[in-house]
Amino acid sequence: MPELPEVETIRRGLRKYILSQKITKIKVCCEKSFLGTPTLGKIINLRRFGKALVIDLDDNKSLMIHLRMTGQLIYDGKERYAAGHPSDNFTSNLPNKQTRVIIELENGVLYFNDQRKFGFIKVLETSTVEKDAFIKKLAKEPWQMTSAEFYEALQRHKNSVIKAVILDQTIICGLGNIYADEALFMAKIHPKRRAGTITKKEAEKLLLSAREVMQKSIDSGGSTMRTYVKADGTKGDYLEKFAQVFRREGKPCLRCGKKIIKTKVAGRGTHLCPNCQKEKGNHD
DNA sequence: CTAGGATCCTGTCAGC
DNA sequence: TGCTGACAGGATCCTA
Repeated sequence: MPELPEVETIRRGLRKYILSQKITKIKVCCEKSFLGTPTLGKIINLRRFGKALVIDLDDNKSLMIHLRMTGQLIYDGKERYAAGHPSDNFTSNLPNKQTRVIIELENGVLYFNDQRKFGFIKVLETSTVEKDAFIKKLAKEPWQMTSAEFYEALQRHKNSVIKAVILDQTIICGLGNIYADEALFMAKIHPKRRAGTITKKEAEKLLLSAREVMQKSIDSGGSTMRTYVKADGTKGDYLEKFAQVFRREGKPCLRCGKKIIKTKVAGRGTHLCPNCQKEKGNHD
C-alpha cells in the first residue's frame, strides 16, 4: 500500500544495503509476480518514478518494481531491512507463503513478498524504463507542479469527485488513499466535491497540503499501519504521529473536536471531519 | 475523450 | 464452529 513516501523510504533504505551488490540468482515463486526473464547483474542505481521503484543493473537491464496494495521488499543480510505493506513478514522467517520472488545477492537476500499478488517485478532494458507505459503516463509530483497547472488539471476533470482526481497518477503523481485523505483534511476540502467546484485558492491549498503531508512522511521514514521494528531498531509509526483522519473514525477531530467519520468515496474507504470539510455551501 | 464500476488476489474480521 | 459478506495505503479494463 506504499504510496510515494513509502517507496521513497524503501529506495533510500534499501540503497544502503544492496547498492554495488551483484545479483547471483533470481527465484520466481509466483509466475504472475515476475515479468520477463530473470537477469543477473550488479546493482548500480535505485530510482523512483511515482510509486514505482527501479533498480538499475550494470548489464543494461533494470528491475521495475511496483508494490501495489500489499507488496513488501525485505532485505535479509547481516541486518534486516523491511519496508512496504507492514505485516509480520517483516520479522518472520523467510521465504514464506507470501514470498513471490527471491533475489539472491552476494551478501544477502532480497525477498519480494506480496499477499494479494497485485504487485510485480518487471525486467526492462534500462534505456526503455522511461518509455514503459505506466511510467510514461505518470503526471508530475506535487513538488514539480504549479498551482496553476493543478487548477487546470482539476478543470479538465471537473465532473469527477476531487478524491478520485488526486488518486489518479496520470493527473497528479504520488498520493494514495492515506495521503489523499490527509491532504484533503488539511486543505479543508470534502472528498466528494466535484473538481470543477474547487477554487483556485483551494487548489493551491490542496497542492501545498499534498506536498506537506508527503514530505513529513518521507522525513520521518514513511508510514506504517502497525508499528514494526526497522533495521535500526526504531519503529515506523506515521499513523500515530501524523495521521489526522486516516483510521481515526469515531475519534475527535484534532482541529475542531467533532467526530471523524468514515465513508466511501471513489470506491475507497475515506476519512474526514464533517465539520471542517463541508460538502455543500460556499468555499471561499 | 471522461466517469464510474468491476476486477485482479489473499486474508482477516464482524455478524449471524 | 462455520459461513458470508465487506473490506483492504493500487491500478487497469470495460462500459456507457
